[in-house]
Amino acid sequence: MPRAGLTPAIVVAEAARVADEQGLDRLTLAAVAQQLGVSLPSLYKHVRGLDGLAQQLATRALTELTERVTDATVGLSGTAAVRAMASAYRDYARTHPGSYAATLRAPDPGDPAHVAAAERTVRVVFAVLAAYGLEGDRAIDATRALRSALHGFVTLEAAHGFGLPQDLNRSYDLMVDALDRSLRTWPESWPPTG
Amino acid sequence: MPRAGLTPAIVVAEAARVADEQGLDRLTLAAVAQQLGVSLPSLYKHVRGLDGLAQQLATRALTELTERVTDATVGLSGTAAVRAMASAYRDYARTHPGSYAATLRAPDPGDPAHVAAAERTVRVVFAVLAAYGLEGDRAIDATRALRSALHGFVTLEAAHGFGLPQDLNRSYDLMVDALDRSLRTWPESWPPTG
DNA sequence: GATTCTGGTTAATGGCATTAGCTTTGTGGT
DNA sequence: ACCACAAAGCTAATGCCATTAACCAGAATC
Repeated sequence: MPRAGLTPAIVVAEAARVADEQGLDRLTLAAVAQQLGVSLPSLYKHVRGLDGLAQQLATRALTELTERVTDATVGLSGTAAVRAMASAYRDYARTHPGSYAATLRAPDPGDPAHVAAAERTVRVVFAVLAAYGLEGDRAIDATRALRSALHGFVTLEAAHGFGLPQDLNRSYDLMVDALDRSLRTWPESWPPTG
Repeated sequence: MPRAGLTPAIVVAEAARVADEQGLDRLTLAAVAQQLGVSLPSLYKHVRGLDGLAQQLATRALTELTERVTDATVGLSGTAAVRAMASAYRDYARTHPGSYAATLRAPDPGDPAHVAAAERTVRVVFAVLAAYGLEGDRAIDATRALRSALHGFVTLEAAHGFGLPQDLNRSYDLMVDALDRSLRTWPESWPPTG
């Protein structure tokens, strides 16, 4: 019996392929094992069951997404940075729908790599927001709004949740434009004092 | 053997309970059957398998959500209407997380009730946007932005996706405020003509 | 070269979904 | 009232998937 030479990374990479091609809900140990030409229980030598696999996929995907966003925004600031970030974000979600969906999983405090990736993500967004003069709690609020909008759009797009046939690119551009305007007019304090 | 007196509506209602209490991913025919005190295959007399059940749950949930939003915004316009809508939306998602998640499923064109619910939803949002002078394609773009932001926020909240401990209510209020500002300054045409 | 660890195997168990086929209960027509 | 039939339940059978246990071969280490 020849060895297959698997590693956790290889298994997770294959899981990403399966999830991206068939959807995260169709990610199954059986499918991954078959793709790797190995029996299903063999995967347990590298991964803690289906749940552990999903967890590691989340880490991998978040790392990848953050990388793309970071690369896209480097050297930019303000409107250009927000546009580039939004574009990279949506692009990743569209090209890696399963991985992106895996990202949603709350970071496992026991997985340092996942926590690190999450922190890196926050750092990038904060860097972009700094150009708008947003810091501290204001930056946190703004980050949440920004992330909500981007995440909501790409999720709905992936789920074919936008019924009408109008151009989605245009809608996305307009939303990003609206976010930019919002950030420029972000309140100094809340609730408004006057 | 006494009859259980089930109907599709009863089965779907029980499915909503299960999904809301345990999460949509844990919605299972076995759980529903057990709750109803009936054998699993009996459900097939009322529902087209797990997939059909999820489909009907989607319809039910979307109808319910639209109802809440409609009731909340009736008689209001502009900022007040947007705030009320956002509040009702988030409230539904928080109190019925499983049902809300089911809502994501793309409307089945073969299910008139689902299509009707989706249309009603659009109508409500359009009515709110009309107060901002948004109509036609501009209303479609704005609806998508609005929906993306609300959906993204409540989804991330439900998934515990916001890592930091800062007040989520405040962040939501600020986001809704930002949406309101965006709608007031929505461009007349796109791309901007300089 | 013997030992030991590791990455693979097959076998067994259990949950869930689905289909088929049977039985009982209501109900409607006569 | 009675008979027939449709509808609503049931059990049994099948199959997929996840998980665990027990086993075996190959690689590395001493």
